[in-house]
Amino acid sequence: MPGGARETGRTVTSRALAILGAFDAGHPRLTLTEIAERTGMALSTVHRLAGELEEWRALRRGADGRFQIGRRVWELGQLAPDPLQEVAHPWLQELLGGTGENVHLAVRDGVEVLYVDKVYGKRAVPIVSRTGGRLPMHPTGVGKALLAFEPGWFVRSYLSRPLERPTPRTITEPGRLARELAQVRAQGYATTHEEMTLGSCSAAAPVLAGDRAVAAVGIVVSSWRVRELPRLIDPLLTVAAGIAVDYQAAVTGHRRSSH
Amino acid sequence: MPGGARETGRTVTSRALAILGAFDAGHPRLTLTEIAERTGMALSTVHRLAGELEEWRALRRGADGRFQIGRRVWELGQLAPDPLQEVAHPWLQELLGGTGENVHLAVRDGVEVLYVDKVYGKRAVPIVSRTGGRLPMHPTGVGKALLAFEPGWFVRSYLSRPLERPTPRTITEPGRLARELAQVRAQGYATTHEEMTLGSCSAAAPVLAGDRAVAAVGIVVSSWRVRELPRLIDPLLTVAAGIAVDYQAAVTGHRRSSH
DNA sequence: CGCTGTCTTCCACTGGCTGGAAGCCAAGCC
DNA sequence: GGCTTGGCTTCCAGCCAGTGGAAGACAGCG
Repeated sequence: MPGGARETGRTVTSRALAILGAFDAGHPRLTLTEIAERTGMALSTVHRLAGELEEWRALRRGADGRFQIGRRVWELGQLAPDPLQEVAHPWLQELLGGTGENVHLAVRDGVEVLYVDKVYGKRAVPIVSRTGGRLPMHPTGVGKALLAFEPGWFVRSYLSRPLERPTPRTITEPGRLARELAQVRAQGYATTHEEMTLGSCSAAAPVLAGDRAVAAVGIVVSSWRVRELPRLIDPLLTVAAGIAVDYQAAVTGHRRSSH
Repeated sequence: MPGGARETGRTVTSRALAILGAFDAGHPRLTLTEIAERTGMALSTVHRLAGELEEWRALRRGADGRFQIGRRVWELGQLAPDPLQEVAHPWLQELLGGTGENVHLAVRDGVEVLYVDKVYGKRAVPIVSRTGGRLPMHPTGVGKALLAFEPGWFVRSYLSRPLERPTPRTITEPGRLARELAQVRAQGYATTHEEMTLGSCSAAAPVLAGDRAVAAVGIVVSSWRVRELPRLIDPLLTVAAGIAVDYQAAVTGHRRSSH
């Protein structure tokens, strides 16, 4: 009975979006069959919809037949308005200029940090964060800086879950983490020591709007240069404060035009 | 006759994509009615589809009811693989470090340049290029650098159209432009003098892979500092060459993993 | 209060969507 | 060569999700 076994209750749009959603940082390239598996849709359905998405350049098909996200999606995504990233970028440059290390900007999204910008020079060590990438909050500098300025109920809820442990040095004990967050709040910045990646340390400062952190600036250095970290704190705090001021001005100042 | 006047021949997917496609650099925020007008679809149809897109966070609805591209699209777009941008970024930093001016990377897309990366410090003058933005080729430095290394038939076809003229200094005469492209090819870089924006000059160099330009690096300075431009040529060429080498290594070297 | 522009909800009709099945094609194996 | 496997493409009968006109809700304004 062709077509008779249609799974009801799913819209066409949701299916098309499900195909796009099948791609993530861990699966940036997928075969038709893989997409069908990941979405639970029939192969022929995926074939037709993916073909349409490809035609619109939302997907691109490589020589090996695998699909990947197309440039048009990237282009569209650049229209997602983010006044924060815009005002922060030159400040990140400033910070990079003095150090040559990785500098990045992140916001909280759910219980993870989402990296919205990253600048790096040729001398910088490779790090795991990636623009558009996500990481848990407790092992990252920006994550701790953000978490420290979240309301109590959020922090308690965060700490009540079992916490990932990417390295042996990751702090996962709720009590110890809570004490550290209090310290972050008191001193205005957070540090990490190989808690996300062995070989890398970091410092991060929140971008405050009132008593809430709207973002965090982080800087990463390799572990053997951990002694230089203290000297980076002052510039880091200056930059975070500068972004906060510019951001306030940007959101309260001019209205974004619609045309 | 409800539903009877359905416009045939359009798939649901194409309608959903049309809604996304209604947003562009000139129209980043749209009301429901505007989307309906721009796509030629019925208001109620747009209402339902846009609602679904919003639920998936492909769209975001502001307090004023206007829609805009959602963060999820931005995030997805970051998965669009671009080894070029990745290897080029630290080189752009290098160039910015020495100058403090706007530095950007562009590729050709159709008959336009598409800006794929841009770095700028706090001292840089505001310029029209925008990551994800497009501009015509003949009035921009990166555009001329790219056009000069296109095959003859492409250049002839480009020159045979009527060319936009954003400023009085834009070169639109086919003959003069062709001569300039020959010079660009000979000297290995292009310059502009207020051809896109009054008050800004630029220099740009192609990133060559064999005899084809896969991208171009550009640097923009304000007109009153045009005398400094010649001193930027050497660093610019160095960076363009460096990107070319790293890019070759990246595409021929390691295969991108699928998992 | 009526007018206007924008958005939301409703619903009868129907054509685009679905997914099983069969066919295609290249690679690997005997 | 023949057979098998895996991934992709095409086909099509049946039917339900999608459509869009219409009516209603809502806010702003003079």
